Amino acid sequence: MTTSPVPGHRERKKQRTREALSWAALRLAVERGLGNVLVEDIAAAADVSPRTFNNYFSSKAEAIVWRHSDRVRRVAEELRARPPDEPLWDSLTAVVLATFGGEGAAPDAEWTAGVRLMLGEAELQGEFLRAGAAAERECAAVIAERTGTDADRDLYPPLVAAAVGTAIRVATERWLRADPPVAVSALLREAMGLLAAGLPTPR
Amino acid sequence: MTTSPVPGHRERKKQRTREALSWAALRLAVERGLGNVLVEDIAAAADVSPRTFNNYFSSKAEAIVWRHSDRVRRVAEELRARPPDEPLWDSLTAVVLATFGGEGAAPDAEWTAGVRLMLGEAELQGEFLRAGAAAERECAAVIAERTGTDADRDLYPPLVAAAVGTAIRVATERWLRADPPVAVSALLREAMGLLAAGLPTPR
DNA sequence: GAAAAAAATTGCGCGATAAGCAATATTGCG
DNA sequence: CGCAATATTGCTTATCGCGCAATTTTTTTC
Repeated sequence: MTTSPVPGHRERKKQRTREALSWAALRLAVERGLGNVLVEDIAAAADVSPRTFNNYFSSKAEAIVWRHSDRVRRVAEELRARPPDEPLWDSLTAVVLATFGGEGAAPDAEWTAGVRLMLGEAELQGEFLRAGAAAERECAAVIAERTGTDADRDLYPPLVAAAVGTAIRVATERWLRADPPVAVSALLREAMGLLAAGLPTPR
Repeated sequence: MTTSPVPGHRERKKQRTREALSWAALRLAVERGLGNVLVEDIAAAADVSPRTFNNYFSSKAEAIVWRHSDRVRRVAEELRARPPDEPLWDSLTAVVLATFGGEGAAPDAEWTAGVRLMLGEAELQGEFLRAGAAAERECAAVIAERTGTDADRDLYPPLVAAAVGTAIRVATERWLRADPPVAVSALLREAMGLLAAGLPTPR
């Protein structure tokens, strides 16, 4: 809790330029294609020097995926915020749906294209998956607390965290490919349900 | 079936240099640390020109992780080779144990250090995870065949494939951290069992 | 078995990147 | 207001990935 009470004016500014850089990186990559975007361009779009870009991100991929990283990073927090007496699987499903399950009326074409890009371009895939893996570690800790298990010694916490991450990923990929569009929330529910049921082989 | 009957002397040679490069890359990275290994060094160790390195691999990370990629790539094949009437989950467990479950008497310190490296260095993590994701796609196809589902339309095949990949990863990570060493096969069995049981919350 | 064809290796060079360092500008605090 | 902490920037360097064309090696064909 060393950085929570007041972000401070300075921190706010840093956060804003970070977001500007990440957003510019994603937008440009979607528009022109990843290969046609230079760090120079991203920096220019965010009104900072090229050198500054590398003060915030150590690679183009990291910048582009940052928004996603930021999103998944919060899953652990939201999980911690659920009522402690709620059954674990209910908490997990609720958090997953709240975080990734369809944003009401705005499917947000820009973001959709962004996710499609991250899953399509080889260089971004790795960074995308890393973001998930990092989030899993934090979730595992929360799950350990909730279930009275040990995140380091027991297999259960990291396995559940990883399985949930997997469900999100598979549902998202399927959603992007859905020819007659489907609600992502339905896919997420289905995936979570299958996991909780032990992935029984059909028929 | 255009490339199967006879690898051909040429293909064999290519495969050998590919392995030499990958092995050299991994060995050097383990010995000196990833940051202290130049493409030049790897090429020299494999007795080819630096330029040739990039004819085989498009990055250091790809070269280092290649052995792992190769290994997981075969999971789909081995799964296909199981008796078709065997229950799916039995097949999966058998294949996982056969491929990743302890190599008899040789824990192979070199390989262990390699995996530790891939999981530790940020640049390699992404490539490592990508390898798993690629393997999952192939496994999903086989699972679809086996269960009479559609790998594109149904959520089940990719979800099972991804979940198994997850089990392997979590078990492996846990195994590397095990202070009193544990048999990786035991961890794999436990992880697979938990998945098949629907990840029931303890107590 | 020698010449032609196909394919792989290599050298050269370019555009781009990520990071170290030191100077400068900005912001926060007393 | 002025000092101290921190962020931004320019410059420079080591490395990288790859396009291109020349050369060497392997395979095919006669």
